[in-house]
Amino acid sequence: MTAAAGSPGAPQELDLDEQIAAYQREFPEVDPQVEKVVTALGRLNRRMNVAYGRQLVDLGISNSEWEVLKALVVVGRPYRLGPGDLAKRLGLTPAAMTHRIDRMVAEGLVTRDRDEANRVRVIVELTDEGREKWLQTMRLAAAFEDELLQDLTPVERAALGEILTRLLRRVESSQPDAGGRLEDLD
Amino acid sequence: MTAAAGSPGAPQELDLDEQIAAYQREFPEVDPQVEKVVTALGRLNRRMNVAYGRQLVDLGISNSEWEVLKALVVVGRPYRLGPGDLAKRLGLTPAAMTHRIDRMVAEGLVTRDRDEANRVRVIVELTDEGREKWLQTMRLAAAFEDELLQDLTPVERAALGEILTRLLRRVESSQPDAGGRLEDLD
DNA sequence: ACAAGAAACTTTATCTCTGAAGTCTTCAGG
DNA sequence: CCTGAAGACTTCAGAGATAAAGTTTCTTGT
Repeated sequence: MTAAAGSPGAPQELDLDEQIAAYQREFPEVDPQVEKVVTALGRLNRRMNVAYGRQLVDLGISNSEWEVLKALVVVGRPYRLGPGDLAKRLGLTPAAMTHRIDRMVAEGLVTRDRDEANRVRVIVELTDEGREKWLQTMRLAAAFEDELLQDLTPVERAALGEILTRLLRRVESSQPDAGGRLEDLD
Repeated sequence: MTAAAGSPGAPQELDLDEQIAAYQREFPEVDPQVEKVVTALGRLNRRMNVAYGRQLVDLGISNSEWEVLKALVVVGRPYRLGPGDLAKRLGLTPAAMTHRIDRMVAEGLVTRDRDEANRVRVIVELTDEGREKWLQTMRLAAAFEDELLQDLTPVERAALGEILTRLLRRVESSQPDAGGRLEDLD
């Protein structure tokens, strides 16, 4: 196993500090402190989604379906929203919502009915089974999150929450949802 | 425009605190402080990706392509990596990398050649044009990031960086890349 | 009333990613 | 030297997303 030219043995993923160092080397104007925060945020998020994804597999639903469940639960009883509204909240096109709902109806997580008061509209409603699934995901997610933050002191947690909230307010105000959908990931 | 049954006028997206309140209502066991941190993290990330995405459109490349450029630049000169290695770093299947590289070669951002020392391997190398693109994206990204963090005092920035790093270390150690690819988004 | 116009979903075509199968190269024995 | 096994990439079929066009159902001006 000589590994002649290409790359040696274990190139996997760079350590955070190494990556910051690389950025400084390739783009000296960068502020390392800023870059560190931003990079850590991105990586953290990715890892968290991996963790959620694994738990969801165990429960037999996909990340996409989880998003829909969350949106419906958050609006509260009677857990109803239209496809267009859901699409907007999840940052998808209405077309994608149509298909997602198709699948979720087939699995019994939600129902889809025409709104008889205004037949242009459609109402997607969480079923008891869907709500139960959400509760299960919530229990797992909360356990993971508690573990993730266990190293932080209460003071640190509060500070972190406050700072993140402030950052969020800044982006949300400079990006007033204007365009409509929130593109990209989640 | 009376809006009879369904939903009133502007359901768009819930405010952060409202969403936390909704979680507490629907799942009382949840720790609001934890949930606030986690939710803010997720939203922040989404917004940042939206912002990056817009800048990338202006520069005429996609988010996917940007990821590849970043990976190549981070390894340093001569900016070379194999498709499999790239796939691992970006959390994609090798198949997806093949297609991505196809596109990027066609656009002149990278080259793809067989490694003559070990003809099983393929070498993807950044072109000057690709490097230039990366520099442009970096300038825009850095400007956005500086603006995002402008409200924070130097002390806060340092604290934020330190805390996030700590969290990241925790997840990365409990998720040792083991399975191989890092599923999901980015 | 009636026709033009707007709204809210759905359908269709195309693109990108995943998972599995396939191809080509290198290495280790016999 | 030849054969089997392993490794690295590519190809192929299927799932899910986007964009644009299409349907159906209100709404509004005359």
